[in-house]
Amino acid sequence: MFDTTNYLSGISIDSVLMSFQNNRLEVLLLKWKGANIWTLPGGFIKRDESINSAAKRILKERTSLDYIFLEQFYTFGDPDRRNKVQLDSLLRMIDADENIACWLRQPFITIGYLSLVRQTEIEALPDQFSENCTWFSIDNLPELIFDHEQIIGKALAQIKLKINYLPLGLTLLPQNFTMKSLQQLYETVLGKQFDRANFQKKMLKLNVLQRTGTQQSGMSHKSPFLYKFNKKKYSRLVKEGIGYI
Amino acid sequence: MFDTTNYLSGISIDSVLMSFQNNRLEVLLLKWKGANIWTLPGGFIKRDESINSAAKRILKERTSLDYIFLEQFYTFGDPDRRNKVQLDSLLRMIDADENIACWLRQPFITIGYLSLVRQTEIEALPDQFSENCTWFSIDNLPELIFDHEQIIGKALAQIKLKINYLPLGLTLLPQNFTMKSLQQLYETVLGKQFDRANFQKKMLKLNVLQRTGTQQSGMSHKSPFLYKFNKKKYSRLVKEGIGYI
DNA sequence: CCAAAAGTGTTGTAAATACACCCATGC
DNA sequence: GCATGGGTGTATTTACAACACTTTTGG
Repeated sequence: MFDTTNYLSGISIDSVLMSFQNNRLEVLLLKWKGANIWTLPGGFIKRDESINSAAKRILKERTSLDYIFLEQFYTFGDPDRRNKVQLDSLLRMIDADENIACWLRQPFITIGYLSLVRQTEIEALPDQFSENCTWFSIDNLPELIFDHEQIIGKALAQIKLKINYLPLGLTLLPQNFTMKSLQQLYETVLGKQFDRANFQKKMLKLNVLQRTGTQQSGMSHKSPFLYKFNKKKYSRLVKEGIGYI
Repeated sequence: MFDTTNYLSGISIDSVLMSFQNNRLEVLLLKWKGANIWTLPGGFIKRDESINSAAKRILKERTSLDYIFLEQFYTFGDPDRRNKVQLDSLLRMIDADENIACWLRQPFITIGYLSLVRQTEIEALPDQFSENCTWFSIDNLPELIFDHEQIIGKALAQIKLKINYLPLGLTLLPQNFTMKSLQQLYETVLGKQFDRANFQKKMLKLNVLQRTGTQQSGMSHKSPFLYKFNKKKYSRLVKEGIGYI
């Protein structure tokens, strides 16, 4: 059972797990027990852990992943970010113990974390408050609790802002990928098109990609090369800023 | 007197007030009463206000400034970010009421805010815990409490990261300034030199500067032009990213 | 006249862009 | 053969960096 005294009160963590599937950015959402409303995976901070390790722990509980890209991006602290009527009805749904309910009714600020992941590597599990979890395209989100839609929006803005300092390719694409899919990733994130030939030349010039073979597509055209990242070179590049897109 | 029940517990705000003086970046620090140790201006969040307005209010209490550049940049939540021995000795210095002392001894996370200001427009005031305040060059800081040096470091990193999205010139330089001082600002922040002629050409091409006359320098050389920003054009540019430095 | 620093111009190189061409594949 | 999409080459334009030249000012 959840013992509130082990945790910092008034502070939560919400994580935006972002993936790239079917040429779309998708986020993982949990369906609240008994209600047709969704939430970001989140949790609370133990008294003796840092917020960063709390975020890591929470994510591991949901995804079993140990080493993933995870980064704090913003703290949300509007006093009415959690609609009281909605909160009450949600607490009723889960039949919350009065002690816990009272604890949850305090004002809460939440620290937003961004995680970049591959769906294929994750078997996501619901938590104590939710009954299942699914990936949603970010431009087709269901009804979300509280300010969680705003949190996703801010996460997306952060990705665009830090795009030259994020290992998008390494975290979001499969190990082996085509140049086209890399291009589509950047086109989707930035919402603009690139010239195919020039994109390829830029990427190869960065000197972080290596060919691993060709994709047997069965399509009526030349089969494209597959690439993978040279991880060392790529992380060094990302640290200094790709500065190329 | 400070009534702890009005405030969220376990959460504070610390602001890095950054200015540009004598070709150096300087931050405002407050000297703790009776101790030779300094802190960032900070405060706590009232139960009914957002963290952003709390940051604004706290800054106004210190500087009397109403409209200034203020932006959240990171939340610090290491459980041992506040050294207990140091905290106790600091509480003794200010003769803290036992109620307040107890409240302050809880684990605290702090939300870091960055503010870009002109020293000339500010008459900074110490708060209830401090006896005076001064500007310090960021590469010559005094002893700081807790993790405040780390907070300043992160603020600086944030400035470098977002440099194309921050109105550095408008917030840090006097209304009328020379091209040289604008260049020195960017050189100081980024820690690298630019070619004088090329810098001037780039800046003028951005189409956000207008000449307002010349500086009567009394120096034995040509007197430089003075410039000011076209604020509308400049804010539009900053929003999209200057992308030019 | 000279030194110092500001303003402007020139030139060579590098990068970004647009687009053309060829290649492999399945029908 | 042809449509489709992948890979590569080229020409043009644009940007960048280095540096030279000119101007103003005080001594």
